[in-house]
Amino acid sequence: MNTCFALVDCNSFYASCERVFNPKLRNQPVIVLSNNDGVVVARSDEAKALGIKMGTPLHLIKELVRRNRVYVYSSNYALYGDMSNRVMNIMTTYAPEMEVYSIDEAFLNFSGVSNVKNLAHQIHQAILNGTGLPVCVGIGPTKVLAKIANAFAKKNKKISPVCDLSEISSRNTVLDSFPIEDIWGIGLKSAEKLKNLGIFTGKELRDSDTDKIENTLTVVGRRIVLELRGISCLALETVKPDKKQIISSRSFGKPVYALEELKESISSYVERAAEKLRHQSSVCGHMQVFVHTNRFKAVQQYFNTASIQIPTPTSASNVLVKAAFQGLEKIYKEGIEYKKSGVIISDIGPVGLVQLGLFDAGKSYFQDEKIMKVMDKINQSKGLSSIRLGSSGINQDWKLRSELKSPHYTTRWNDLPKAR
DNA sequence: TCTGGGGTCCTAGGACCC
DNA sequence: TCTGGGGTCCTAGGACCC
Repeated sequence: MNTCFALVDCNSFYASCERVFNPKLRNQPVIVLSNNDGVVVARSDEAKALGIKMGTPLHLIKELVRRNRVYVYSSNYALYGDMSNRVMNIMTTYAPEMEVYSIDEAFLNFSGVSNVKNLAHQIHQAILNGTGLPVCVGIGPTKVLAKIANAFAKKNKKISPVCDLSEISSRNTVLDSFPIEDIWGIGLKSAEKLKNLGIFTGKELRDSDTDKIENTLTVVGRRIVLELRGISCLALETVKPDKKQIISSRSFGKPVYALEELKESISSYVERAAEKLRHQSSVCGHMQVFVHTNRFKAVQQYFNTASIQIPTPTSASNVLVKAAFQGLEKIYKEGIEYKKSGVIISDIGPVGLVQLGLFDAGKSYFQDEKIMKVMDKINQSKGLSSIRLGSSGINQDWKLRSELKSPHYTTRWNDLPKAR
């Protein structure tokens, strides 16, 4: 049977989420900012039309924003995460196999479906009716082609939110005008290399010699060429594999100098990472702690990372915090203006395989485990970070800015929208 | 005042072993 | 006198994605 994938992707997801609960934003330019209210991470069509680019620092477009009355929001991940779940739930009712690819998009297995276009339109309508969010659907025999179809649908969504590239004839037209840098998996560097070879469009890449492309872009490039030809190399990943690495880091809302404040930040990041680790029933054997200065600021620069081996792999926050502090103390330098800190945990494995070290008091290991279970339970029912380690601090003055956040419409009773 | 955060995969090169 | 070569594992770094 021929493979067929559909890629369903929400349009301007974060901005659209804000719009669902705030009708005055309709047809208005809306942008959503990254953590710390730093750069633009989502834009409504109206904001795109004003020339606001992805990743632009807010302070560079202050005047443009004011002049055009652009609505500006801090990111509200509780809201977006919840809306994402709703969208995904609707999709599962239309396709037996789904890969949730990111917060706002999923691949569906359409192989064997008789009228793919019709089904795609149904999904589009169901999501719009069920959540108020607009989506576009791209269809193709491979994931790369489904991605391209989706991009094409987005560009022409006024005509139709669905683009079907199942037929080779339709592919020729679209690929001929499709720039290589917009192909999934081809980034800035790879595009540059391809252009040096005289390859500029999707069609030119598809018709290139695979060996030649592999020489320049490794096997990743070969796969893309094959996918463009309609030969499926990238399978649908229906079960989320366990994470192999968990990163938790943030920029500070104000300059930080003191070791004590860095410790608070690191402690709370470790808590967050450990929570994720426990959520997938894993333990970790390695951790990296890093700190660095603001590279855009004319201050003495300092970047450093400490690497810490965890003798008995664990997911206990208190144990990991202790280890992280040891690392932090090794790399901390006085008199530095720190901008960001973080932890990366790796060497992740299932909890059942832990070998207790010869000198481990097995007792404390199991005790920690019990305490963590209780903590997770409380945080789950009472809300994130209701209970946390004392080492994470109380005031957390270093915390990031988030001044323009919309209410938690769907996840907090007090923030429920009111109908008048 | 002011520039995000969290992931994956692939490769090259070093360490180590026999 | 002559000082190999192949395999594996690990890690850092690059590139990419949303």
